[in-house]
Amino acid sequence: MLTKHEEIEKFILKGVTKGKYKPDEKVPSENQLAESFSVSRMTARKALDTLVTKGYLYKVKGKGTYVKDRENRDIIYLDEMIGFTKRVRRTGKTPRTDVKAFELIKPSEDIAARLGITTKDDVYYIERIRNIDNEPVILEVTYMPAYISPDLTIEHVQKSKYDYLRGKGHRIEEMVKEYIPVIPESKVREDLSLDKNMTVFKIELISILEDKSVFEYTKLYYNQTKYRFLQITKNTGKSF
Amino acid sequence: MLTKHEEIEKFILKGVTKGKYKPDEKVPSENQLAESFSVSRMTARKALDTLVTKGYLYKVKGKGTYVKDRENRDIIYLDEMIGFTKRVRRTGKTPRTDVKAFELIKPSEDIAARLGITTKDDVYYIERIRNIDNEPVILEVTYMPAYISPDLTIEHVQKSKYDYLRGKGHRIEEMVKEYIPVIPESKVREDLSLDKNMTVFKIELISILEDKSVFEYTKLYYNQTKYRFLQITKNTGKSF
DNA sequence: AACAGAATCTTGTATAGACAAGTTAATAAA
DNA sequence: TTTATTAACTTGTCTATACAAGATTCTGTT
Repeated sequence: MLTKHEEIEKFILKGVTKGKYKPDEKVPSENQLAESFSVSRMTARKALDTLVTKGYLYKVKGKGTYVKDRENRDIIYLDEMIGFTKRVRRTGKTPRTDVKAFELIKPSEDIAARLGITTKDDVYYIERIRNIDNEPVILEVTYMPAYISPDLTIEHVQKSKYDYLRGKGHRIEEMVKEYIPVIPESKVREDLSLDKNMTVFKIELISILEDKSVFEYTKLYYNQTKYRFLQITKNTGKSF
Repeated sequence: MLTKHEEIEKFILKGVTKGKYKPDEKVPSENQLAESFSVSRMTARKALDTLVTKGYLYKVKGKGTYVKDRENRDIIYLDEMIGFTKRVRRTGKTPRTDVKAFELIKPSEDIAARLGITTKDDVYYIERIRNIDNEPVILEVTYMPAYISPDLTIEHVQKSKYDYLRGKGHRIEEMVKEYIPVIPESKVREDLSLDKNMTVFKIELISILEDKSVFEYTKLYYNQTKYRFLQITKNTGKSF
């Protein structure tokens, strides 16, 4: 037995998947749903809110509730080590990087531990927003020990961190990534202009150099309605 | 400027992260919060519901709201091809597999397309719940073309699909996986005894044999409060 | 025709209450 | 003492209302 808001949720979801409501088109307003289902506005609202959380709808205050465009998502291959710019260009779209922060700070205990340094060492704090066709899709928050990159400038960061690293004669030996679905805090939400309670795909990574020192600790927030994350594993004979 | 329910959310979250409320302990009830913050119960409730969605709390009807134990999560390495049973045993815990469904069905168009067969071909439909120490942690839904595995029995499925496959002289050549954070439908939620609106980590995979035929299409739902998903990438010299 | 203001939509937040249903603890009856 | 009942507490669903604030449309004035 479904509750009333589940009933409405099912109705709207059906309309979205069956194509009755098309991407970036409006679904019925909260008041319209309340009337046609003979429920209070709050009950209709709960149904829509759930579908926003699930990533099917988005709301615009004063305007209405719209269907999220889940088609045309770009694909990210987890094993492919390719930079953002190159990957976007490959799809024929236009990439842009906005550097939102570039500062020298003292790290917190947590950050220092991850970087293998002390809280008295200097750390670059870098925030970048990656855009595709002027739309923000990835927020990147990076901590880099300053002793490895003493002459790092904002110009380097506007381009590629890894190009800079190569220029210094360094080489990343290993990357450890963790994949975490999270509901982001308001800062992330604003930077990626996401709806409240929308799940994002967070990747936390640590890059390690040849001498086992940590080059960076980076948190990446992907707008998951813009991306699909694939992994192709070939059988090397070890298992299965 | 935070709203009232955000204020309460912040208060509780602080209590959880600072250790004021410990794993599997109760946080204040909705009515208690409503009174101490001078808000209505619904506002206090909204704060708790958000923290349930974010994976910090869980609710038990009639009892209360509790702190979710996020420590002691097992680690899954994305590149490691190891079976569930072996992986659990390695941690000293006890694995168990419950076969919830084992049927011969005709596939839907979508499933048939993924398996590279027609809707008239027979398909095994298999549902398994993987338990660690009697706690359900993974739900697995598998579709397998019957022509590849004509003599498959429930006994095979209670053990390992891949052992069976090896016994038939077959070999999985390639696996294509997609990683998707989703808020699960009620069936998944019940099987994994998850809270409403809790995000789960879904993995959709297709296993391909040497002759390019599709051996299986499987959907895996991981209780993400029980797992961490890591990937370690060594630099092979191709990129970075 | 152009502009300003009002009316009317929309979503966002919050209230105060009601009843259902599951759990626990206190109470009364055997 | 044991058992059965009741009361009190919890979360779950839902109502009807109010006001705020953003977006749009209509309307009357200039």
